[in-house]
Amino acid sequence: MQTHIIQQILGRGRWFSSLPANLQQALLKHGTVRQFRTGERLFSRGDCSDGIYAVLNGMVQIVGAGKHGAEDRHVILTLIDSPDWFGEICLFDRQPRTHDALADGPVTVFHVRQTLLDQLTAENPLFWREFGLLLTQKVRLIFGAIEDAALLPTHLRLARRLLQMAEGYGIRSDSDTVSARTLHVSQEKLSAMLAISRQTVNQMLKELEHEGLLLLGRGNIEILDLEGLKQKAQLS
Amino acid sequence: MQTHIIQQILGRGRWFSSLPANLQQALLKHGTVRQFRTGERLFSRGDCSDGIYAVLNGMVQIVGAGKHGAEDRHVILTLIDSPDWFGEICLFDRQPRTHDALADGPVTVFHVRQTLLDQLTAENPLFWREFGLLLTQKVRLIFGAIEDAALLPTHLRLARRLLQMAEGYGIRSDSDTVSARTLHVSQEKLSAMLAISRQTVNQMLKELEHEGLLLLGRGNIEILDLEGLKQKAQLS
DNA sequence: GAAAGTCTGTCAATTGCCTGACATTTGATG
DNA sequence: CATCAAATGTCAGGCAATTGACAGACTTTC
Repeated sequence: MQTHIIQQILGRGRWFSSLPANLQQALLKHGTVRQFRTGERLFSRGDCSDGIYAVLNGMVQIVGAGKHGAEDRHVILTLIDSPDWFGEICLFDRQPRTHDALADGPVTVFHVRQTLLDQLTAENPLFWREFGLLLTQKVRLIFGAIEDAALLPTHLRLARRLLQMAEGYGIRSDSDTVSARTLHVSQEKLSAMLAISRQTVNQMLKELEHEGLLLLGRGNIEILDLEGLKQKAQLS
Repeated sequence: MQTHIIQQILGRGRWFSSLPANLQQALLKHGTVRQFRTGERLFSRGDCSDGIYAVLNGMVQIVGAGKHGAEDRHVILTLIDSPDWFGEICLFDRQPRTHDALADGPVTVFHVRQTLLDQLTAENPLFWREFGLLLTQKVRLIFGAIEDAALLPTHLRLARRLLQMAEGYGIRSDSDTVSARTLHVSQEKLSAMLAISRQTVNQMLKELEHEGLLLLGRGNIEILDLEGLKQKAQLS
């Protein structure tokens, strides 16, 4: 993949596009494009950090597996969509990965190795702040999700999540505010993301479909009435 | 309060104690001690950042209020205990505060103003990384809490939370691993922290008490059998 | 084109937790 | 000491969401 294409994709992200030019260039220059097939693992919980990633195409699941003896249950913390970055926690503290990252379908990512990042921050410590911004962006999202989970009824959480996904979790730069019309996500995955059962998700989606807000497909959800959905997600 | 006392308290924290000496000194020199009475507000959601805080004595609640029209419901995201720091998100991105911070009882905090922090990081950009470490420490805790909330039954979440509180959320330095024997927290607050009802909390605590693991008091919980509680929190 | 796998759509049965209500205990305050 | 406020302890009724089970629709593979 050519560099200017990569630059274009990454440039749609709020974080990357507001980086100083020299850091942008350095990342572009030293990162590598990598491909993964469906279900393949980019890294696992407990691995040491091998750098940070950005999604160029496809989606990556950040998964927290159950660690209490018997599992098979898991939470999908987020689906990372293009052009978002991930894997930056370990950059700071050099502790092991907190989660598994799996390819959700065929994925191409942009990978910047730890050693290069070390070099960069050593040369210009101000870059630490930039990576910190990546962290805070995510932390703010997470806090929002926690609150929602704690004090909203599930049907509202579902509506909100759909909206967030349509709008790319607010990670895109202002110049790129087009909402995705159809979300490529199965009901099963939605249930794992919201930590509720598939049946419940299905029931609530059906309800929204009957109200004419959505059109349900197989493995995808089309948003027919974005404004109506926003209304729904607000209160009541 | 004398500086060496403050230094001693803060030094019990993992983050502060592993800072480079010059940053430690700078923080100590330019921070101010402030007192708050029960229920007083250190800052509110939406405020602009006025710097970071450390708890010297007492506890501070970080509260996320309900924002969906009618509220009165709220989640206590954490109780910050001595010698932990908080309020560092806005340091990086200069966005408004994400949460309210309330004094949970009489509190004395150590406050370092934003302007000083700006100065410090301008003089030595490597400090950005140190503040980043404060962030990652918290992010890792949060991720753990999210997973727990998503895939553990409530009685396990309660047990784990008690343990975490006893062990200071892992934020204390290795040299200070003494677990608190009694936790000063009401059942009401516990319920707000776990986002479950007070009645349920009470019922589960009673159960743990009958098993001889806890001794319930008024506004406090004494841990009688730490190992037994750990066992409980593991699986089953 | 048959077979296997995946996802959706719907049941019924069960339960974990909440709401609301009220009594009791403890601590603080005038 | 008397009163009030705050926190704990308990109960019953109700509901939202889970579990489990199964059928139908669409896709992929051999």
